[in-house]
Amino acid sequence: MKKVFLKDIAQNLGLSKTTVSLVLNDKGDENKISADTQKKILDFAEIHNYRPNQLARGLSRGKTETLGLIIPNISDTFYAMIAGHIERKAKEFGYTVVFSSSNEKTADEEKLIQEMLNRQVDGLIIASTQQNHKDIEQLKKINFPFVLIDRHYPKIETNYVIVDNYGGVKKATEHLLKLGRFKIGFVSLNSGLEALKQRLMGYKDALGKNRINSNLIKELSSDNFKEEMKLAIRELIQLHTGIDAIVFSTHYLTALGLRELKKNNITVPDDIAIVSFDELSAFDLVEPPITSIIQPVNKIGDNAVEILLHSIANKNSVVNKKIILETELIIRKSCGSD
Amino acid sequence: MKKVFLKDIAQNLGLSKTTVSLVLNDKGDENKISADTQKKILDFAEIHNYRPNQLARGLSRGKTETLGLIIPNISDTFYAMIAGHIERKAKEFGYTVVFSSSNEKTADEEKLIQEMLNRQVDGLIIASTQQNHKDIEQLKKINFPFVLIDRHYPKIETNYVIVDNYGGVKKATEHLLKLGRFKIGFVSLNSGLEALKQRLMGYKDALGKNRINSNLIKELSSDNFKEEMKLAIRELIQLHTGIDAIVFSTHYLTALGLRELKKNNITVPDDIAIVSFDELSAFDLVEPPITSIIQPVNKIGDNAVEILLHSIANKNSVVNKKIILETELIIRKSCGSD
DNA sequence: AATCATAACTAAACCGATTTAGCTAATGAA
DNA sequence: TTCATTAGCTAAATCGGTTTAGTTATGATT
Repeated sequence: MKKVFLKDIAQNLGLSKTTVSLVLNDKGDENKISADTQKKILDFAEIHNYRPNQLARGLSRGKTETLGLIIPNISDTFYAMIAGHIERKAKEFGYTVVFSSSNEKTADEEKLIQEMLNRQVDGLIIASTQQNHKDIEQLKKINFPFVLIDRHYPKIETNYVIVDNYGGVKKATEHLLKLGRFKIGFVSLNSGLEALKQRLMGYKDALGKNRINSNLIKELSSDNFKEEMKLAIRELIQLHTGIDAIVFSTHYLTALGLRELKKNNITVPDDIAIVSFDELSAFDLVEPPITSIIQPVNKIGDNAVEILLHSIANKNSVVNKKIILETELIIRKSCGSD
Repeated sequence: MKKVFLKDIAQNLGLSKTTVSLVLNDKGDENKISADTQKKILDFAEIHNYRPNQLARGLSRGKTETLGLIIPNISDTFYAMIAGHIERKAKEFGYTVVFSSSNEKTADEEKLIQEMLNRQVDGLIIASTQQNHKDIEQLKKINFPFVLIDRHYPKIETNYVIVDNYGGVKKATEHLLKLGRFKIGFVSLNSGLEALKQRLMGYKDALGKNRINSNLIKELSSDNFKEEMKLAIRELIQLHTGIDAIVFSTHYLTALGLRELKKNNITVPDDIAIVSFDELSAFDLVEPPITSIIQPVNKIGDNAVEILLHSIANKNSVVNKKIILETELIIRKSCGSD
């Protein structure tokens, strides 16, 4: 049972490749191929398990029905969830997803984008390192369909789907204030990501100028945050800071920070209340269950795919869609609200 | 700045496509292309940002440097981690990964395998639904390189990388026995997956014939386990069962089960100790921190890629590699050991 | 002067599909 | 009877590379 090609079908049935191709692509009727011939072709293909070579197909049609997805890290729950939704949505429209992780490295991201282009993906969904203006501009210049997710370039006009980082943290911080926590710390990364800047701003704006205390703001370095967290927590809980709450800017910092707090015998929420931006799937089981600002991963994925497919279909008319989704504050015991 | 093709380079430099292709594929020296010409070509390609079309390349070379990965669900932490490791390892060897989720549906898996073949991936890594003998046999018949991970077909000779499910659970159950817990329950799914059967066997063998009590074994249906968990936990904690420990056969069941136990005011581990096969990333923060049997995701990924690349390279000599990796028991408070 | 090697390069086939442009025979209308 | 139309099909170009099997010019060898 050797592999059967279009040519084989044509030869065996005494027809041309053209006819066979047309029929198999469901263009038989519009090309007036007789019902009889069509049936013969379809039957033969079925019986011999004909499977078109998608490379050849893609090459001649100039389309691959493939979307490229570039994310920082597929092992991160957040991106894994997004990838899952993107894949599901893409599949609905007959598209396959190729993914690659940039590991937050701009150089890797550059390479990946080029590779994806080489592979002739029809469009790209990118959660960028945000240090890659060059490629983003290039994609724009060659009018290549793409959507940024999670992170966007404020100074470049593109399609994007992000969440309201500012509003999310503001809401959460205000929640803490309402509960009488006024000395609120903020632990984040100094990666320079726009999203983190927004989260910091949300925190600051919620506090208001008078309450901001830069000693309570810790921005850890991305490469060494595990080590630095230990120090940061120790500094924050020094007696003289009087800290009574901490906002963590992302899920894994929360997990890390909570571990440190526990090691230092701090009781959450009695001594210090905590809020997490984004969550891990067991945050409701953690002691105490953690109040989290959660992101609508499904909407991010769905919107990204829809926008991308739309701009693939309408390559000529470039209209950039900008979507900012709301976050949701899930209130649990870590703020001591009950 | 329009796209530049091989032909363009050739024309602009007054050379043939052959020469250009050879040089760009680093075969200039062995084909005695002069250093001068080589430099010209490389420079031109560099300046004009030449990017070979991988479809064309793949079509004519019969290779795509792409691996297909089929898993039940990319959103599941466990598979996301594996995917991450597979991707990283594949990248080391210059391969890209295309993934697709089967959602545990055999029909979907069948379709995905065919699609991957159509796309001319060089090899497949599959975490199968285990109901797909047909395609696995077909892959063998056409001598297509593939590796099964996480789930294998005991009755079919293939490459595979799995973990010692039996041993993992046995070890964990014995740990509970050593701590004086004799009435141990087992909560799993009735999906028919070999791995789950093995886990059940590990549990039974650790207990020994005398202690097995089928009332303490709950196998929930895959479609409705969330609802059934409520009932299962309620049945297990009926006073007359005297249950003092539960082994959960997979991470999300543990999370679910623990929630139910808490709702029923059961104290873990005082009333009931628990052990989880596989974990979620915050299991050490959960109250109580959960003793877990963890799987070496990195080794699974690394081994799978290595074996696959090996069998791609040696298509002729088929030697099936079977790897069974050890699990590790991470002891935390949920067994009451401290 | 004839022969041979080698350096440096190329023409053309090929991978497996899609698609444009056009052909032939049969039918129907005038 | 003739011409136009249409049904039904096909030849060949094309997509953008790789690769096989040469070719040509030059210098060395006898």
